Amino acid sequence: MIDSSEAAPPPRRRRSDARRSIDAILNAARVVLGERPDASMEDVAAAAGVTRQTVYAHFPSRDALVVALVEAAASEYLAALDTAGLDTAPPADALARFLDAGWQFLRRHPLLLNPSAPGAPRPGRNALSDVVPPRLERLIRRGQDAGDFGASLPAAWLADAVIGLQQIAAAQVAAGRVTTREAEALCWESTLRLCGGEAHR
Amino acid sequence: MIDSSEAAPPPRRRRSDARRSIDAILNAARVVLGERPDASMEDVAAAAGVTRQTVYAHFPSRDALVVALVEAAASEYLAALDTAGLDTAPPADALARFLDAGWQFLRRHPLLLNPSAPGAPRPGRNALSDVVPPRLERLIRRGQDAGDFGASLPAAWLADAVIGLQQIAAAQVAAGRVTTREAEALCWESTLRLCGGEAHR
DNA sequence: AGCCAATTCTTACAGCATGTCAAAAATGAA
DNA sequence: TTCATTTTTGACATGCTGTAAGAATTGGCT
Repeated sequence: MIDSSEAAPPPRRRRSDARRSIDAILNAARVVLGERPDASMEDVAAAAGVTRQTVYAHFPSRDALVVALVEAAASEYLAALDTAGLDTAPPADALARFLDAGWQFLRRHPLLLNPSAPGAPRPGRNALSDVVPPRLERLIRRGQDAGDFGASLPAAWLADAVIGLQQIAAAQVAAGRVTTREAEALCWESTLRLCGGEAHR
Repeated sequence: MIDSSEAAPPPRRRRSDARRSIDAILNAARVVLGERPDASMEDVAAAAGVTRQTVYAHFPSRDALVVALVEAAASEYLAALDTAGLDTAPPADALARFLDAGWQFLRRHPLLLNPSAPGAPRPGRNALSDVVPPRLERLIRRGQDAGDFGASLPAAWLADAVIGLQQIAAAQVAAGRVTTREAEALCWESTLRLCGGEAHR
């Protein structure tokens, strides 16, 4: 029985200019859609130094482009998380490293904070929500088992809550209500409270 | 010097059928855009039993319609909060009532959980974010002054965090990961932890 | 260098949603 | 009944998405 649902097509060998175009398009989409989520395909193509049809040659639809963008972002995110050693550091440290990776990620991918207009990832399923929360969940569960975090709340919920809290904090920065530094501090303190780590002192 | 920026135009007397149309349109927009935020003006008009041009007769643009929708929602929200007696009940009770009002509001206005596609309120400024958080902030500040809540985090941040947390919990329900009942419990417990209310026992 | 296939560009087209306009038809209020 | 308001009908311009075909360019390979 073959996997008929989402079989990964054999990644055919592309020519160098094609790879260059794809890179330029994804990068332009990251920047342009990050600033203006309702930008047109023409805008993205222009920013990539390419024609609109070239974009369609690699991404069959606008949605497909955004999906690819989110998948690329998820890959970067995962790579950063892999480097952070979340499974070996003490839970509280690992939590701090997770948040650090998140801040860097959000600075590079403001698109995910701009859920307006066409060009935003569907909230339901995307590469990010499939792959990032489980990492944090595992980390939190480890902390709960070790007694560093409280265990009265399910780790899965805490993971989503912490990630959401960081996005809220980032939105506060984007709205100019607090500085980046303040947002990081508020987010960290709040996360500790949520997870029940070292209540005071 | 007259207020030239956002002077409220004198609400002229409309005919009964006009008021009926406006109501039908806003209601249809609430339902249709709540289910499918990318629905067309035609769809909204049809659901309201009205022609597309009639919609434009009352709302000059799609954005204007959404803004009016959010403003109407904010009015309802505020009315519910006014009825809840947030300023007189004990802080913890008042906090619970605030969240209750939020759950009812989110059930009636799922649009605000669907920040995708055109038809979502701009994250920056809308009637909701202007008027709801201050209410919660005042309530939290009162709880901090009374010693019911911890005071190490600013009330303004806690207010936004609590509201955001409830939206995250609602999104979990919409995603089918938890039931409504579970989400409410998780949100309440997390909110208490965030605000530092009765840590345990 | 020269060939070939892949890639890009140009031009063109169809479809759909938004927004605007004008005139006819219907309707509420007096 | 009369009259202004409102709704409807039909039409139009615009912008973005997505598709298509042929010409021009370019990278890889011998």
